[in-house]
Amino acid sequence: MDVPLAHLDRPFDYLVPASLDEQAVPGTRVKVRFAGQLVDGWLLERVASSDHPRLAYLEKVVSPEPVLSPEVSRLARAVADRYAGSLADVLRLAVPPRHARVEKEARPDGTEPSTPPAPDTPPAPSTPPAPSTPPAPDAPTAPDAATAPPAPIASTAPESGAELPEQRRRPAEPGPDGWRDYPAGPAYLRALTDGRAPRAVWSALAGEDWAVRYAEAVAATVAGGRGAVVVVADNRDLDRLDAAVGAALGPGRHVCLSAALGPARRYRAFLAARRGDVPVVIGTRAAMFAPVERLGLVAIWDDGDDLHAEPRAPYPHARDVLLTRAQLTEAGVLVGGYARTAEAQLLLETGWAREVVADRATVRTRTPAIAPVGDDPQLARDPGAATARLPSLAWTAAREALRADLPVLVQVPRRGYLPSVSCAQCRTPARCAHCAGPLALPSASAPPACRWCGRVAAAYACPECGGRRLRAAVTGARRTAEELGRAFPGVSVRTSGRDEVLDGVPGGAGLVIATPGAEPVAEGGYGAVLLLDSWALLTRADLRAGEEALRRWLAAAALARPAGAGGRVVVVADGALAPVQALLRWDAGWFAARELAERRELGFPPAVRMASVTGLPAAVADLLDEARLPDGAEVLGPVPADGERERMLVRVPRARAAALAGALHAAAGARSARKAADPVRLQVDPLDLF
DNA sequence: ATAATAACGAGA
DNA sequence: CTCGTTATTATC
Repeated sequence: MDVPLAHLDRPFDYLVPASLDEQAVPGTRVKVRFAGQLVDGWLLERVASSDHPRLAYLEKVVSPEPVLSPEVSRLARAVADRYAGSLADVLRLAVPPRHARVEKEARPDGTEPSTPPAPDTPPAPSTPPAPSTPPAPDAPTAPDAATAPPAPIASTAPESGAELPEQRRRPAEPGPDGWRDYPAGPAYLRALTDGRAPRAVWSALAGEDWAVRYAEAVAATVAGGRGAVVVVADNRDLDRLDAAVGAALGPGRHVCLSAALGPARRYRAFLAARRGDVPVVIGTRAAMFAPVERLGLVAIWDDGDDLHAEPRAPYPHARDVLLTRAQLTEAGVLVGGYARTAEAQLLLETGWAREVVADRATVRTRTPAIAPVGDDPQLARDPGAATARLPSLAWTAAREALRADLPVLVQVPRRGYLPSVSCAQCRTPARCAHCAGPLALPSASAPPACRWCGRVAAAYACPECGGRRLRAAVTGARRTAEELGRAFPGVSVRTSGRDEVLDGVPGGAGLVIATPGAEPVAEGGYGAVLLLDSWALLTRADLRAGEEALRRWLAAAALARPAGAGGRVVVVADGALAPVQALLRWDAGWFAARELAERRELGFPPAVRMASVTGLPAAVADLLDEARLPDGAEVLGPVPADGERERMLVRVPRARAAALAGALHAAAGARSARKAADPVRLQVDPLDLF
């Protein structure tokens, strides 16, 4: 039933009139009389009988096209359960709006769905009614995978680290060469082709052509007679993947699916997948629910990008939807990036997925020379440099690269990050002693207060160094571009940012100023990459500040030439900080393990499951009052949200995650049943916790 | 929204 | 105790 009310989030049974018997197949959109009015609905299943005493008849089958596949139907229910949401909400995300003209377009085999003239007998009560599947409660979702059997990547004999690059390039066995840089890679592809369900967390080498590697994994899956779904963060990544997959599979074997296509093209791509015309769907998060037959691989690139989080209720994250999907369909998994999220690390540490990484020797040959330079304004500035923003080492690296006729990339963070509060002396982020939430300064004079539980930390002392003074970081970044242009007169300067994103730049000398995520690829690689104003990234009031900083640095640094070919990276940040250390060593796994350990200690996701409840104070209190929260649930807050609204956080151990979502959804149902006026927003695993 | 059903209260 | 009226709640 396509109604937003939480207490109606269950199947309803209807009789199918004989006249609709042919068309009324599972997966079709239907219209039914409900509470006196016509509402849209989904035909989930046809069964022979119903417990309900007095059934109404199906009013209409909107279209005979069974747009909702059984697999996606089950997936949507599992996602709704995981995120304390309604099936209808998930289906709105999973099935694009119908486009009648596109639906009528000739199908490849020329068959138009026809409705044979059904004998219009008055529908007898014995006509098969259509009760739908009872919801399967607490289906284990992938990340809660304590119960999931590990599906090991086929065993690999680690290949000799002494192999020379020349030997590695030679295809000693069938399969794409690129994966041979990762000892477990070839076996992983083989498992995909063999119809198994290998699950990999992949850490890409610097300079790696990730799109081609993904295309190879997709091709390996297709070679074994199965399909694949690949999700990337934005359309720039999608274009790149599109080209690579097209080259690997040949024409007409895949479609792109993204919201940017517009309704008609989006529905056309969706139908091509649903009808089985293509085995592969790639796209942005709109593609995470794409119906693909005999799914053999779900893949996501750069799962730390916040674009993977769906902004519409129930706010599912593409990574978690895909992992749930893999779990339900026994498909293989590829979670890859230059960086690694704590969530991906958890998959490894629970044994749910296996690591695909290069050995250290290979990492060293591929990585540019990376050096930190302190960002203390008093130190490390070159008084002679044309810009005060550019430490001398960075300036030197840029100048030398330009002199060698190589392009230089400068990454500057966007402005607008909420600064959090850190120790003025040692810069350790200030945390609440009670719940470890972030401290903030409500005003210049007021004492710091926790953004989660609201407690005031009157006499704050830094646990690291005992310092009592706090500082907030504010960085203006845009000016850097102009300053750099002046610093290197005569050199072409391009910018790539929110308004205009460059895909690539030529190989010669030139300056490219880019915001994170908009860095163009340079032909042959950059001679130097400068990562500026890291302070703004690292002091963001965000649980993931360190992870996010490293993710952006690695993405930019990956575009530099290897050290052996003159590639250099200068990061303006304290070399002792963990994200900086991870960058210097090109070791995303080390950082992710550290990050996950820290979150375990502090009780942060993904080590625990969190949910937020947002709304007017009375409504939030009402919902939490109604909810039968599982044992061990910890309620934090309230903290002010926007306007009159406030936000509470509920924290439970991962083992209680399903119970928490169930309790919150049930409470929302109880409220909607009694027509509680003020809405509350439920978010499970919200990306921003502060 | 609206129809059922439960709850309630006044008058016989 | 019954009937008529009004809250409540489920909606196939």
